[in-house]
Amino acid sequence: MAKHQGVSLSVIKRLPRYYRFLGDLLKKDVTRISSRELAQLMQLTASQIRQDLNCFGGFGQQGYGYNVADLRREIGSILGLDRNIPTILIGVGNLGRTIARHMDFESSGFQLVGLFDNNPSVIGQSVRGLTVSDVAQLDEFCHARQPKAAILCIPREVARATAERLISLGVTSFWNFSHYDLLLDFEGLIVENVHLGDSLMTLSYRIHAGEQAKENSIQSN
Amino acid sequence: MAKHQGVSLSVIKRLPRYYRFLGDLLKKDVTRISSRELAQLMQLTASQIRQDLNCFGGFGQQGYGYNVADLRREIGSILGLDRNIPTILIGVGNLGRTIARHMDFESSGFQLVGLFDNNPSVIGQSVRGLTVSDVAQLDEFCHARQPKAAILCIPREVARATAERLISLGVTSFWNFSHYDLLLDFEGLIVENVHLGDSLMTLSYRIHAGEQAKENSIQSN
DNA sequence: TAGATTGTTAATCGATTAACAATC
DNA sequence: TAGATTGTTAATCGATTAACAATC
Repeated sequence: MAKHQGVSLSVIKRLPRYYRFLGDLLKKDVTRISSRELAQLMQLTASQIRQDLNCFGGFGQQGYGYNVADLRREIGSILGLDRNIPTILIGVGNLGRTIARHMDFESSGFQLVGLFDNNPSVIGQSVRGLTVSDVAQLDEFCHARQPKAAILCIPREVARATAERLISLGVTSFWNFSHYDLLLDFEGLIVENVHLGDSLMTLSYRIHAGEQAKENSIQSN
Repeated sequence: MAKHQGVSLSVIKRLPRYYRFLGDLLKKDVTRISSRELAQLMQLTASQIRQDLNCFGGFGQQGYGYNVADLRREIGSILGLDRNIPTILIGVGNLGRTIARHMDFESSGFQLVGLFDNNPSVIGQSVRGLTVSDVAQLDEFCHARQPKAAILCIPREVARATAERLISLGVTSFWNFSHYDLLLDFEGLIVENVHLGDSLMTLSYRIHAGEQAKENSIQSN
């Protein structure tokens, strides 16, 4: 415990993937696995897996490998999935509604406690058992319920102002879908930007590059 | 041109972000920008920006900087945004419908040409001007329209089999939302996995780690 | 010309991989 | 004990940063 301090972001970004693969193994009733086997499965090196896991502690056993269930539980605990961070979602349009319905917040360490929008035709609707409130009620709600995290599914134009308002209401973490890079300098502020558009453009590049490589290889014959 | 061969993935992943920031500058009628100014804006180093851009060619001018409009156009062209890769989407549930409606395919190098589902209550619906077809018609459709890319918004259990079927029908690129890591070894296959759940878990970790760091710093006082 | 800023090379830093002693 | 596989250190690789000559 407490070994995980200053672990590099690249390692952290791999943890959920380990967690998923271990979950799959568990479903297949695999009880133990070696770093070599897991590496083959995940297309990583065994060294990297052992290195990654040892950032947090010695979860394996020499000569045996790793116990799948134990390792998964440990990683889940490191990720903090066993908590219920009170979380609100702002912007219940297409995307916001889908995120609210689709994500498994409970098993990811979050609890969705409020939905907000400024569109009168959306306010009052029920999504995932929550009634959409007017953003005008945000101050009141935050004082009462103290949400720590907010999911932003709002237009880019209002992202910054909304984030600043939420920060002033005690929200410290953002899951940001707003096509705008929240680069705010607040002590302790945590932002995960999700840029689906960037991902799509990267795919475009790679298709493009792949075709060029093919052309080049044909030319070089 | 054709300078971009074997450019590292980390550089490529930054290109869409450059593209977005340059778009913002353009809207503000900024015509020129130096690497130093852009670095400050994007929270990068000027060195990195110059290094990144020089993977593809000398877009700047000594003593002047970069022309915003020109640079943006160049990056768009490198990303291949000026194309129309025929693309289909499989799985028009909550997520699939939102992706179909929400993404700006046209300005990302793609053209959405077909939607497919196996749910009778969804088949026949119209989304983004396209009628949802039965997945049973996939073979026929692919032979006729030759889609090159597919967006997978299907349950993880059927992801692999569906991908293999699509590959056999000539689809070579996947934008995969299915919570399953497509790790297939086909020559020229390109996959972008989007794991929203991983992103959420990473946020959970960072909140957790941030709190621990705070506790530690209090202890150390 | 002088000032500014790029393109590019060299230095540094960090992350991945390899190797192996420790140990189950 | 012998075999297997970890935890951990050392070597390698790649990416970022710094520096500066080239040049607008």
